[in-house]
Amino acid sequence: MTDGVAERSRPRDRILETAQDMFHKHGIKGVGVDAITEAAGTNKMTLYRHFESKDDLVIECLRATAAKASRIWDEFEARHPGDKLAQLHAWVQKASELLSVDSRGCDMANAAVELTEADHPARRVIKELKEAQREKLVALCRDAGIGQAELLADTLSLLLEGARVSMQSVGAEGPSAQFVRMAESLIASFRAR
Amino acid sequence: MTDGVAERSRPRDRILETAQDMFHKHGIKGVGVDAITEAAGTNKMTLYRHFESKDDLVIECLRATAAKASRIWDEFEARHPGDKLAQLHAWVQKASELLSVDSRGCDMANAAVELTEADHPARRVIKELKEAQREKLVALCRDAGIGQAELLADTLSLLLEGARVSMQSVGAEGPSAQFVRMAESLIASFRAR
DNA sequence: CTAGGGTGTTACCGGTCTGTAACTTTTAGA
DNA sequence: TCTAAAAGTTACAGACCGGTAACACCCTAG
Repeated sequence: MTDGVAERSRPRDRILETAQDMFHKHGIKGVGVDAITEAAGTNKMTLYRHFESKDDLVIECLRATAAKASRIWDEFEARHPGDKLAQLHAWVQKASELLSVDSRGCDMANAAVELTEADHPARRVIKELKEAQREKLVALCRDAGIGQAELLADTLSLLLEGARVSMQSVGAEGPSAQFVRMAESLIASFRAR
Repeated sequence: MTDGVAERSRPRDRILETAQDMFHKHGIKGVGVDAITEAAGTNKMTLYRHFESKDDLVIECLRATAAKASRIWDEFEARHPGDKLAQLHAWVQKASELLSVDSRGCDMANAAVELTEADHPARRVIKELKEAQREKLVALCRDAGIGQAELLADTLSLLLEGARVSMQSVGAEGPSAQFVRMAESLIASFRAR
């Protein structure tokens, strides 16, 4: 029973990719290391040779997810070089695609919900990564010539965060279905000020 | 080691109240039935005489939480009888209080994040309760004389949902700090249309 | 006073979890 | 080809989990 993920790469990469996928689908506490290694076509000992602990694996998964997200921002720049406003619209578009394709929301937000201990090692990583994303969106809004860039960026952030969690409780036909309309009219109204 | 919750009520009530509190603070998968019954000053057998299973207890907790939230809506009506617009502002005010007092977000949304199995018995309850809350907010917006009541209600919903989950990943100084400003200017702009 | 329901106590079941030890097999590089 | 590192295998420890059985207790309604 070979698994679909990463047919023949190195065990560490397979584990990381499989863990990302399974944590995303079933939650962190909803999947054990045995299940991960089996799905990755390897075994528990190999996992613990590459990662100090399950928490360490979780952190590496979050970093990998953030790195993927970061690559999407590079796409925006590549597709609309210099045109920051077009990149902002691309961000909205990409966000809506995310909402229509996947219903399990943001891995970092979900992890923050699951890992309730205040001193959990993953929490500071989550905060760092989320703050970095915020900075990016603020910069994009500012460079797009919007006056209250921070406020627009934060509003868009909350809308998307809300949409991604709302999907998980009421589904895609709920409030999140209006995300694009909300975001675009927000941008328009901020530009008009 | 007596617990602070509900000194001497009936065991079922103590369990329900304690479970609500502990599920809220530590998550559903983060607390076991033994810990709940011990904190409630009773034992596991008594819990299972009143609740079919842990899942059943979770569902009852969610219903109880929703009932508490429902009582807040009665307060709005009592404090601003007939004045739906004032009640809408009161909703914003109450939401911001929630954000400043508690950093663990919405129990239903958190449960939806934690309970990933598509057929988990709690999921349909979560959906029902969330949809009922949505209906209430839509009705409030409509009765307050706002044209696109559904869109405003959904936007406010997503903003609050986003703020409550954002607090859990980046804290109260993040985007959620601007919630009131966002909500109020949204209401203003919808009223101006 | 007595009967019975609600409650408390203890022990247990089978399962799952993270993490490790000891050993064998495979793989890749010089 | 030889060697050394990486990976696989098996077994296990120790803890926790949800849930149940059997039995003792207490408190109140009749």
